[in-house]
Amino acid sequence: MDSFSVPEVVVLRLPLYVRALSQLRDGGTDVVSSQQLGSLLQMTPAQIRKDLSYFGRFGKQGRGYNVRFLLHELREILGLDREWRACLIGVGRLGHAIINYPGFSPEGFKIVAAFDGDSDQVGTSIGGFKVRPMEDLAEVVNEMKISIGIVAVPASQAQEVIEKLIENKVKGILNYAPVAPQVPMNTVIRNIDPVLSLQSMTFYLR
Amino acid sequence: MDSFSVPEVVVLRLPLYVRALSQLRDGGTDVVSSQQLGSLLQMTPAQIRKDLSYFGRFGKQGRGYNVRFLLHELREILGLDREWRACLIGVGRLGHAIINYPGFSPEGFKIVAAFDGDSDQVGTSIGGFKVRPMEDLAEVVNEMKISIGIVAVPASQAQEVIEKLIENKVKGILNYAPVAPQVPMNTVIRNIDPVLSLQSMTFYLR
DNA sequence: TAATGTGAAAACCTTCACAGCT
DNA sequence: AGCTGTGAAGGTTTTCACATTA
Repeated sequence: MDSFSVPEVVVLRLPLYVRALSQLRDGGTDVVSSQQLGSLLQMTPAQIRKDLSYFGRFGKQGRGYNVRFLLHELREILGLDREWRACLIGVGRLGHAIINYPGFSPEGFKIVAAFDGDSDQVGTSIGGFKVRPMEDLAEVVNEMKISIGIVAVPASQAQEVIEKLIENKVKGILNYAPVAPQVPMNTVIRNIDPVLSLQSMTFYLR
Repeated sequence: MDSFSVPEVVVLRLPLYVRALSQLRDGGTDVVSSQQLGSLLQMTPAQIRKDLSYFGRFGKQGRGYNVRFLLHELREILGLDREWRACLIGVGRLGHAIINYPGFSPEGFKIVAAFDGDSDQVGTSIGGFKVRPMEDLAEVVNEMKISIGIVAVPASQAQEVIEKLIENKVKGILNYAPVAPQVPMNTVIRNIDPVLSLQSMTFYLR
């Protein structure tokens, strides 16, 4: 059951299951049915069972899923059973918010370096480390084994920065700039763009 | 051609077209083909033409689409031809970043009020207006004709806050809290959750 | 009994391919 | 000649429904 046979939509949903299961575990629930998980996540039990079936058989008939076991399996499937190191590019207002966001680290995503193309920013301290010039990217990415780049530069510079990351073998990009970046197929990009979200929302509010 | 017959995936893509067309217009391009637009957005020309066909016939055969005209039509379809007023709930670090984010306003989304459940925050000033207590929500939403709520409270309080917004007839919610909120069907919710994005990314980076 | 896992069916979405218009 | 708009085909995703198992 390799990565390629699993629909991407399914992969996008796995983190939802991980989060719901974490909550259930923290709430002391030992066993959960696809029915219960479904009502928690507002989706059908059939979809949850089908999604999980791409990866194996994790439940017990007549009973449901052991919360801790399923959580562990899903975390492993997603590669969340290790630490992922990321660098931040762009330390403006948005960059500051990202580096101070307390949600990444407990989930195993550590921002370990920050860069900025603006020489005024370089050398200043942010979130515990010094902002470095873009010229240091190759060296730092390599030495610190950084596999994810978080892009928080203005739209006009985003494509260029993303290309630089890719040149340096960064395969995962979390892009906050309001652009549609061009990336090679072996790169995984996720865009965070609240304006796009609002703009599709208003269609239904009209 | 009413809202219900249009696939949701199509609606989610319209803002991408709007953004690309805005850029083309700003760059002085008058006419664009589905081919060109597709290569800009990394999608097939057929998909773009099909998407647009749900709403009308905007192009000229043999020629392409008039950039300004199509842009205008799409903005109208999405309801972007007017101003949308939003309130922010939660003025912690994340809330501050949101209120200071310069990307909303030029697109017609105005944050016109801020609330917080924490009495220490209430009365402080942020982004030009005073933070109000949650008790004022009903009154303010009504008086200021707020139709969108932006939720930036901790996960533990998100569901409660969202319910309060819905009680007050706020039909659109942009949720930054890492939860899967339960909302009635006539409410439109969009979740911004960078951790989920990263967690599905790592599946492909393993 | 109660819930999983899964083929098959149904629904949905994308791409093809070409008639038709400019 | 060139590109749109669109039925039809093809592909993907979701849901159904039930055999199976604890």
